[in-house]
Amino acid sequence: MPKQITKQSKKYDIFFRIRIFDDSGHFVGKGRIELLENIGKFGSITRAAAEMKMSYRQAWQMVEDMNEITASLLVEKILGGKGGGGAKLTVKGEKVIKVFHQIEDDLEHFSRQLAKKIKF
Amino acid sequence: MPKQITKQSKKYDIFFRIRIFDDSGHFVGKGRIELLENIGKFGSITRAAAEMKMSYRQAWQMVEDMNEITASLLVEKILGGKGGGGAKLTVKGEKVIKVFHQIEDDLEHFSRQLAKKIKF
DNA sequence: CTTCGGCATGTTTTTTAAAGCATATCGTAA
DNA sequence: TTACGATATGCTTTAAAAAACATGCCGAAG
Repeated sequence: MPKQITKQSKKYDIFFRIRIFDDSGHFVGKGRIELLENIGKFGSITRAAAEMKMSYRQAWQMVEDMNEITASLLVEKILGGKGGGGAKLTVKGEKVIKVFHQIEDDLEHFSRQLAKKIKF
Repeated sequence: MPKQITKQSKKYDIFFRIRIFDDSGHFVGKGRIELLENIGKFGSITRAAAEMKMSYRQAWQMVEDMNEITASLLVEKILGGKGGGGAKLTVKGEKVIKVFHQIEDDLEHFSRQLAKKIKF
């Protein structure tokens, strides 16, 4: 008995992008989380923005917005001082990053299962 | 004994947007599926586009792209004729719409569960 | 009490995506 | 065989988003 020949059907991938909103419209998404990570890494909004080829203005505005997503700040600003100042992630900031990635990963895993079964 | 008072933590929502890609970069997303639905509803790319306040040009280009996502067309064009022509969904087109919505719904359900547990 | 470099913020410029315009083509029903 | 309205497609214009620019502020360290 010949092996069952099943015409191999086309493969598809699911791409998704998530945003987590609070009830006032403030949110975090992939780009913003990346910004947070870079602020943590470089200790400065200016440098983080430069590194990501993003304008400082936009980066700063994103931080302003994100800082309201929880009761306490995600990013703490440091004004003045020898180096002119800087910015650093708070513990809450780190938490938000971790939770975001966890959710992204869970969804990624789930959507991968769904993608396998796509049959148009 | 007093009831345990748990400080009600802030609620968050997860919004997502998916796109289904084939290996050549052709894809369908929310907007394109909506366009397909309207083409099915109105029998014309022109009317579907107008209804969605989308330029005919863009709608037409989307259809061109989507028509290559499966071996057979999703939208069939009708040239000439009394009304000047039109367009109609193929069976495959209907299928793509159905599958897309199913996947969206599954992800929506899953992400809703995740959102419940968000605790920054 | 001056210096330094990042924060803060309004204003202008550039970029880029979408919309809009113009015109040719098509084929059936009248 | 002519008229009609939708498809087809290049070219121009507009509009929205991002970047760039300019300028003042801040405060610890030297």
